Amino acid sequence: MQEKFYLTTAIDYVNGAPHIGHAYEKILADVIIRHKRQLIDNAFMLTGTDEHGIKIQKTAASKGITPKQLCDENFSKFEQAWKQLEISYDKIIRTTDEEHKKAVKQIFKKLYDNGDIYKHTYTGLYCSGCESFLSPKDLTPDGLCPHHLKKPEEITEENYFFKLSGYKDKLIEYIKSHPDFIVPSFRVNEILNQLENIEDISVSRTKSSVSWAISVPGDDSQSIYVWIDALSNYITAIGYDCENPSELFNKLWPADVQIIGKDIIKFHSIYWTAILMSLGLELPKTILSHGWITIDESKMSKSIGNVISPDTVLKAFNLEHPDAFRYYMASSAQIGRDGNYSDDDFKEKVNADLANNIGNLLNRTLNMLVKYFDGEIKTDFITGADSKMAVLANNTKNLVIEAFNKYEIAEAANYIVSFADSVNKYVTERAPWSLAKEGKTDECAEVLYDVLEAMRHIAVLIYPYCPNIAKDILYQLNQDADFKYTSLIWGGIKAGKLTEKDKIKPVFLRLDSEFAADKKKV
RNA sequence: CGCGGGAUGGAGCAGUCUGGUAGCUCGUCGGGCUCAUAACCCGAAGGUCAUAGGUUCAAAUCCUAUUCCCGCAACCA
Repeated sequence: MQEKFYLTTAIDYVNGAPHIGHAYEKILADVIIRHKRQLIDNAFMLTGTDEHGIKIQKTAASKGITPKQLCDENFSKFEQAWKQLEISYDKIIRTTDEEHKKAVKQIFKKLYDNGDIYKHTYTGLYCSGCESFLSPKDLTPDGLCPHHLKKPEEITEENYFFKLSGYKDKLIEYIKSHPDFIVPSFRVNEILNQLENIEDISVSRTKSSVSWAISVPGDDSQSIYVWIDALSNYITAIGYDCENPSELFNKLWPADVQIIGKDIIKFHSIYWTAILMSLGLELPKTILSHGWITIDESKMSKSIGNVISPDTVLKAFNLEHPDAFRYYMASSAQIGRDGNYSDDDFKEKVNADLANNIGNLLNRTLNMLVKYFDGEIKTDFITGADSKMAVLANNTKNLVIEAFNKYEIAEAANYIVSFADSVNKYVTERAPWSLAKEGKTDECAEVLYDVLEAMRHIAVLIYPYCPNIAKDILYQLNQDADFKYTSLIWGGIKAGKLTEKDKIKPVFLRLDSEFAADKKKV
């Protein structure tokens, strides 16, 4: 068994409020880390916010507040959203944290001392509207900036550059020899293509153009640009220090998986990887890139006005916990491909899987246990590990672990739901209500025990997606809230009083059901 | 000819590598059950597997051409 697991997410740019796309990534990350914690003790999840740069400087100025105030304001929105979604990160880093800034300077200096950062004067076409340099191929046929339709000026600026070109061959070699490095694999070719034409990247801006940034050590006229500032968070957050790294760093690095959006694969698989090589650090095992969430099949964008926040969804359906939303986000799209959000899909998916399939299964079984056995399990009800359900439960557990190892989060959820599906069929097949009527009490009891144990397994397996529902299932089964995989041994439910009529209630109500509607009125 | 992915019943997808009765989820319709959250179970309808050729005893699957969609190349999570 692995002894540690270190997961990172992209850090979010706090120029605005979190939306469903930010939430998607954090949910995927949280589902993975919760699963790992079921297996090992030392699983660590890092998330954070990216807080420097010209855009924040500008937005703050337009609001008449300081950049720091803007960051604080938006940071707390992200923090709040993650709390609402029950994202169980171990640490949230802000790039404005003092320790981070200090470590970034140190990293910059080390790269410089290694000879990988050099000063270079270059001349480019600068658009004052974009506040950035444009490449000639970006321009309109008339030579204008496509966004501002202004003629860019030719400007000469002196900046620091990182010698990315020097790592080209090593990067190609590494990517080719490590098939698990870039997931999904269909991105590998894209990256290799990009590497063919790789050039050195500028890693600083003049202080006069970007002041809201970390200064280049020993050169206050220059600000460290996003690459070294933001990407370094993955190591600074856990105490990286060039001379004397923390115990935590030594324990956790290299990262086991770094989860990012498909837009920033290049920066992680090329820029970040090269920086790590220069620092002489090990490389992350996997860079996992996910797709976008579209809304009703169209891209989320401010101009279309279809940007929705996770809070909107939770409120719209009057959800008391985030489980349904988490489940939908994590299970409806394959990682790497774009997913879609629509109210109808959401309702359909969670009703089918969480209410009809899993929730109802628990409900019908507990009711029978009360009706036929006064809610009590007797010793001779308990079935062995050779029972059909026990075997199926064990197979499902193995499939789920395998799927998670390949970061196939949606598939893992499917295995769990299919298991519940089989259990529902089993109930119909054995018809415990008929057995009870025919006086076949023992057989009836065994069937119910099989189903209840299956339910206990389902609770543990579904926990990473739906922690609240999982807890409720175990509660109604009168079991301790133990979600470790070590608890997945057949026979966990012992003899004794399990439940009574008043304790039984649906763990997840169908959305738009009469019940749910009643609840809304309260 | 820049590189790559895709086109499968109403919707979303698997199957294509290793040719051989076209499968899953949701929806629709019919039936069953009555323990349960209008739930659960069974069955049915619905597809010439983008188009046109080719290879083969046999093609969704292999080959060629064409059409359409998408990703990357470009600091959108």
